[in-house]
Amino acid sequence: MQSSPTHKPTESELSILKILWDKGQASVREVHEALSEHKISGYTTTLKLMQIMFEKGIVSRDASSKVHIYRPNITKENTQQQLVGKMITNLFGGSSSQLVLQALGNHQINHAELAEIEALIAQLKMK
Amino acid sequence: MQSSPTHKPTESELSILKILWDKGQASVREVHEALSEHKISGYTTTLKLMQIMFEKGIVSRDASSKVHIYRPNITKENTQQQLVGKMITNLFGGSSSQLVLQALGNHQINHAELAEIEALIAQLKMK
DNA sequence: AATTGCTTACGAACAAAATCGTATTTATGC
DNA sequence: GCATAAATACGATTTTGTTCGTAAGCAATT
Repeated sequence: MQSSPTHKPTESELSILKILWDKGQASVREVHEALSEHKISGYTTTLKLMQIMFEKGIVSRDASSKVHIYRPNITKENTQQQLVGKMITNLFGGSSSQLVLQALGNHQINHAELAEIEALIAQLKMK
Repeated sequence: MQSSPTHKPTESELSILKILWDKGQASVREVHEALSEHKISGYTTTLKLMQIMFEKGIVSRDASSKVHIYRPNITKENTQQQLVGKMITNLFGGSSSQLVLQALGNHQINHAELAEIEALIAQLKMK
């Protein structure tokens, strides 16, 4: 287990990370464009946020050409794990099964997905 | 389905709500005491936070005696559902099964809990 | 080389949340 | 009724996050 030097990303940072995870890497312009589908704010706002994320070490960037290219420094999987863990601790009294039951009970899941989950459970039971 | 007039609680508000959910109701003093086990901050900070929560309508209070007694206005279940839903949307691309798989894979779950989850899945499959 | 159009840099304003200090209220025991 | 102890009320400050305006750099086109 590794210590996580990752500050918890803010909401805005998370939405930027999502785009970077999706694209692998991107310029501020690309991120801003993608962001604009859901949210309205100026270009320099996105720029500033990404600069701050760079200072925090959340992303790195290639500044060798005029248009800087940003890449995420933390993986989606790690972040998911971190945030899910926090939610389990904070909201479900440390019981991950409670979270699972809540997610299963209140949200749409199709049969194929249920089967996938069952398969994982079967595997876990063998240990 | 009910509309949720609930502002998303902040971190601090959530930690206070946890205590209120646990105790059912409590004075500022009791909440502060419980809070102090994990966090260090002054009594008036807790007081102020709870007053703000009251203004927001997150909690109600009985002010008939000197010591005001606070109660949560939103249920733990509703809040869990709301926050889990948000996490699914924001972090798992809307796929609740992805969240479930992540939770199952990375966190400790014993056999009894697994069985409970399996039972729910079986039930869901019948629909 | 000047104009244009994009880019980054950066300070500043704004907003929301958290923290605390001090004043005021209130119940209780003397 | 007064002092005391503990509670609330509330303004002020600090911190963190978000937003934007403006300046400055740079490359391509004229």
